[in-house]
Order: sequence, then structure tokens, then C-alpha cells
Amino acid sequence: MANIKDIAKMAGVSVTTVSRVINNQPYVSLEKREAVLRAIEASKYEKNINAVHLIKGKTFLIGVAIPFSNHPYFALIVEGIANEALKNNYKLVLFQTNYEEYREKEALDMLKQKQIDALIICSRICQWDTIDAYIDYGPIIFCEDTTDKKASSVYMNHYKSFTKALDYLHYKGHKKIGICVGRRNGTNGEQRLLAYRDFLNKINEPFESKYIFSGYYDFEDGEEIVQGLISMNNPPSALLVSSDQVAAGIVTCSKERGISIPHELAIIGFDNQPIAKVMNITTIEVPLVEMGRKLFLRAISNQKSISYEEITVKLVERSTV
Amino acid sequence: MANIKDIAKMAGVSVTTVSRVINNQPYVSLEKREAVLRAIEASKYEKNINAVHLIKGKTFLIGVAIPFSNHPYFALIVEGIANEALKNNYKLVLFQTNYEEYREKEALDMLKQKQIDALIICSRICQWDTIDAYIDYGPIIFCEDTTDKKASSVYMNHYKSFTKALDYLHYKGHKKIGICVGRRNGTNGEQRLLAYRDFLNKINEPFESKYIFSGYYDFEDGEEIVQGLISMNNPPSALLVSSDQVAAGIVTCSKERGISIPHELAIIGFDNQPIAKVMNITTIEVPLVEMGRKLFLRAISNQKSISYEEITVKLVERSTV
DNA sequence: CTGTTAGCGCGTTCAT
DNA sequence: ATGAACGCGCTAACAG
Repeated sequence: MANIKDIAKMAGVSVTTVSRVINNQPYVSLEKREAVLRAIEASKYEKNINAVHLIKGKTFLIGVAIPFSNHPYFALIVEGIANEALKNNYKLVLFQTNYEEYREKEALDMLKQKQIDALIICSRICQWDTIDAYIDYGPIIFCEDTTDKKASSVYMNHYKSFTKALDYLHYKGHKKIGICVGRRNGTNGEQRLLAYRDFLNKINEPFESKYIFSGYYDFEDGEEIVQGLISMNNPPSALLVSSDQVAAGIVTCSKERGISIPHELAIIGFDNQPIAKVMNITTIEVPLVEMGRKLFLRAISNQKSISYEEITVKLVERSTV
Repeated sequence: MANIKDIAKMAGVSVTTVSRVINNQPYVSLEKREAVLRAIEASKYEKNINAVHLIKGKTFLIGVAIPFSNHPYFALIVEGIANEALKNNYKLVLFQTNYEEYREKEALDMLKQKQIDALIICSRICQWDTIDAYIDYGPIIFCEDTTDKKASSVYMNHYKSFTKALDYLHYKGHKKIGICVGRRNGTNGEQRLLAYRDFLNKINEPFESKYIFSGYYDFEDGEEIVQGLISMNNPPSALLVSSDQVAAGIVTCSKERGISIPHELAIIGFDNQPIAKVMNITTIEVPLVEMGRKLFLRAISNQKSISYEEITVKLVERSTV
């Protein structure tokens, strides 16, 4: 409970000297330094960091907004952010938004109130006009293409990535190709859908809305998708799945139902998560940890400048296509 | 960038009045209130929350230390904490410790410096004598039995839970039972080991150290365990696995290797995660989200009192035993 | 090398 | 109903 003033009194010096000692600054005589140190020891003094925040106008806190904390995709991004944060002596404030707008707003408000120095939004839910009202208050970094916005981003080009995967499936002889995604709205979802439509046009296949499975994120969602596949009279021969977890669930359930993979159904996943490796699932590798690292570095680069960094992905051929 | 003083000047009132308005306090005439509101609007004023923290000695920030952010076990606990935090207007500061001591210490130091109001340690790595030096600085809550310590906890009794699972396996006719856990050290790990040894004594079976698989956390670890099982000349007929993810990995790999479950190998998992349900894995249900909720409530209950709350678990019979 | 002093931005008595 | 003044705990000129 002691403060810097108490220490000064105890050590018989001024508060400035105490401040110098606790901040490892030079120009303090050895004896005074030791007197201060002794007083600190005796009184169990610890500096109140909130006073420092007030003065410096900085908290060394970075906000991270993610929809779900229990999903490997975001967990890996957070891991990348966390590792780099540690190196740079920053801490993270986690906002689990559940895709609820008001939760994202809470994060934005913390930026406004200077409780966090910057905010990383891994999957935006608020509309841009809402976000725009906040960008003057501090850096906000996104995981989606923001080249037409006044905010930085580190993102994967979902159009290109989807096209790459679809082309590969087509190259492997598939024509009836379905896709399985999370959200259909949002920049990323729209880019994926667009890539899918453009691809179908390119190979001259009709657009079948029932070939699009959306709202799926987890392993356990695989069951519902396989059910859906089984009940179709003209099912796709291949599925592009935007998450390895879901892909793994589909592979597992397919095997239980006696659906042969890749012969009756080909599967290509996304991210190259460990589960894809162990289950030998063909996938598009996304360097999520690295992405997190870059997001963080962008967040603390105090330059006013805005940057857009595109992440490149890689096809990992395995046994499900 | 405007502060309360600027607003006061703009609105032609005192800072006190401004303060009253922004904190929704009574005793401000309508006209002055509106003048203040107008000034706030015009200047894009937002209160600097750090000054409030300094005065109040409180930040509405709760620290949460977990070893890995990409593991469903901890993710569910964090979800429980996060939900309750939102309701109570608190925010979370996440510390991913990777079981590295200095990372946990960083969290403890933040408590000491009052940057967080309380700290929840979901899986402790620091020794107790290290922790002890911090308990006076604020509430620290643990997920392990701390009944002999001066710190609160909400925990599962791992001894009882393990015994329950082992008894069930024995009741189902198994005698050669192996276990598969994460850390062997730590309160929880030791309790599990003790339960295992006591159980073996009870049923008069010898202790086989090779029947203990430790250091496994994820789905993909299942492969290594199955490999280990295959290479044994006298493998166990049942495995108690302390995580559903690992159990799921074992089941998946076993099927690939043609090991029949439960006939050749019985598996019982832990937590009752969604993956256990979809893969029909027998498991011990642990109410992790609820546990997170209780952890949070304990963290903000400003009573100096210490409490120890034991969580009860439930056997969920499915098809892997 | 050392101490005095003035803020950082806001909440809060205590008069009026 | 309103405002002056003090203090939260610390840092940073500035003077010496």
C-alpha cells in the first residue's frame, strides 16, 4: 500500500530519486540507491502502474477480438499474437464476440478510452460505418482485405485461395464440387462465394445452391454435412471445406457411413491444422501463427501509415483428394 | 484529445458539473447538462479511463492464465469466464503461459501493480512459495484443490473422478488398464497418479509404468499413443484418457490400424467435449463452462474470505467401453 | 547527482 | 444545484 512518497520519506530522499531508482535510471549515488532499495524491500512497495498509464497515455495492452475462443483457427492466430506480444512486453485483452455486435463495440470503446493501445479484430461483425467512428482513436487492424478502407490489415486473399483449391479439385477430375464455409457474409465469406461462382462459370457448371453448406465451424458439424450429402440425389463428388476441423469431421463421419474417401467423396480442407496432418487430409496451408505475429507488429507500429499485407497460402497434397 | 477541463470551458461550467454529467449523477440542471452534452459531442470527448483507474484503484480487468489458448479444455473454461465477465462489465487479460514460469510471473506482477483486479490461474506452474509472495496483492483463484492454502479455488476432485472412471472400467471387466494424462506434476497430475496407484492396489494388479502415457494433450497425439500400444507385447485392454481430444485421436488411429473398439481396446475420455459426443466416446462429463463462471464470480467477490469449491462430474456411457 | 514543482485527467469532499 | 480545490501515484522538466 505504500507509495513513492512513503518510500522517499523512509529513505530520506526525494520522490524523484525514488522514481529514478525504480526505473533504473542513472545519476543516483550508490548509498541513496541502496537506501531506497531497502525502503522498498521493507514496505513491500510496488509501483501503481495505472498512474504511469495516465501520464504516458499508454497501457501496453492490445485488444484482440475473436468470435470464439475455442476454435483452433483463432487460437492459432491468438498464439501468434501472444508470442510476439510477450517479446515486446505487451499484454493482451481478449474479447470473445460470439459475432455479437455489442461485444465488438465494447472493444472499440476500450480503444476510445485508451485502456488499450490498439485493437486487432480477427473477424469483424460491426458494419464499416460503425468502425469508421473509431479509427481516429487508435490503430485497428483487421484480418480481411481492407485496401479500400483507412485501416491496416494482414489477410489471406480468400478469392485466390479458394480458386486455387477449386482449380486443384477440377484438375483432379471433379466437376460437381460443393463448398462448406462458416459465415457467408463478411468480406471473407463474400470473396469465397464470388470465387466459387466465378469458378463454376469458368468450367461451365451450373450453380447449385444446395452445394453450399454454410454456418459450419467445428469437427462435430461434420455429421450434419454428411447427413445432408447422403440425402441428396445428386451429391457433389468433392467438397472444399474452409476449415480443417470440419473437414476432419466430414472424413470421420463419411468413414462411419461407409463413404469411401477420396473415391466417392474428395475433401480438401483449409489451414493445415495438426488434425489435417494426422488424418492425412489434403489442405491449403495458412500460416496462422505467422499471421498473428504480423498482426501484432502492425498494431504496435506507431506509424500513422496504413498497410495492407497479403498472406500467401500453399497447397498440401495428401490423401483425401 | 479533449479532456474534462476543455469540456467545462466549452460548456461554461465547472469540471465537477462535467463529471456529474458523464457519470449520470443527479443535481445538474437540464440546461447545463445539455450544454455539457453538446460540448462532448462537438469535441469528440471520451473520458480517459486510466485516470479513473488511478483514483479508484480498480481496473475492471481480470487476468486469466492458461497454458495453451488452442486447447478446448481451457477454451471452455475461458468461455465460461468470458460470459460472466461480460455480464459484470469486466474485461479479461489473457496470459498464455505455455507452462513457462516467467510468463505466469508476469501475470502475478500485473496483479501486484494493480493492472488487474484479480487473477485466475487455470493450471499453475509456479511453485507455491512463489505464489505466496503475491496473495496479499489481490485475489488469485485456482483450478486445483487448495484447501491447504490461503487461496480460493474451484476445482474438480481428480482423485475421485479418476477413481470413478477406473472403477467403471473394472466393472466392465477390465483389469489391465492404462492411463493417459497431460502433466504428471502439479496437484492435479499427482492426484490422478495417486488414484491410479490406489486403484491398482485395490484390484490387486501390478503397477506397470509403461501403462502410463503422459505429456499428451491433443487429437494428433493419439497416433503416438496407438503406436506405443501396438509395440507392446502385453498392452492394456482399456485406457483412461484425461482429455476427449486425445481419446478421439486414439479412437481414430485405432480404427485406421484395425484395432476394434471397445473389444480390443476400451477408451474412456474426460470432459464430454462435443467431439466425444459425435464420435460416441464414453467420457466423464466435466462442467467446464460452469466452472469458468464460478471462477470468475469468485475472483470478483471482494470478500477477503477464501473458499474452496469442488465440482462434481458425471459418467456418460457411450460406445467406447 | 539531487530535490522542488507542476502536471497527467478525473472524482470527490465541502462550502456556497 | 454548483464550483473551487485537493488528491490518486507517478514522471519529467527545471533549478541547483
